[in-house]
Amino acid sequence: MPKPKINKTEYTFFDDVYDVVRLIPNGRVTSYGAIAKYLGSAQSSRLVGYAMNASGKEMPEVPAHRVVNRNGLLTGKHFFNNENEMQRLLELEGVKVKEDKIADFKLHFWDPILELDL
DNA sequence: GAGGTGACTGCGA
DNA sequence: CTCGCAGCCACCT
Repeated sequence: MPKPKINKTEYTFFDDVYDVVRLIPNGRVTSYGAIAKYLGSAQSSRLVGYAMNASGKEMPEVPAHRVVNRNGLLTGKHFFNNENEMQRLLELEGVKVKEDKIADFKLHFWDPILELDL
């Protein structure tokens, strides 16, 4: 019997991360640091990655494959059901992946700070 | 309640 | 150029 788990803070950093990730347009990618900075915690980029760890059980599904590290490296591909799943999803959206890295990362980069213009 | 963890980042050697 | 180290903070055990 799953517990409600509502006793935790009504608002969490994770939820904010998921929200931003879900705003990433199709065929675009961003970095953990960009999201962290957008949330006002540029130094907490780790939390973003940590949040993605739990994104798999989040609903609706969070396009975690659109989030990579600052180098455009698919650091989280190992966390998907299949390693190739992350790359496949990206290529499916028109993002070319080379050696587990996003080709023309800058070109596909989506900065929430610029796009959402906080 | 305390301790450990991590899908990161930036800077120094 | 590559490699290593420290900071950072919410979540989990």
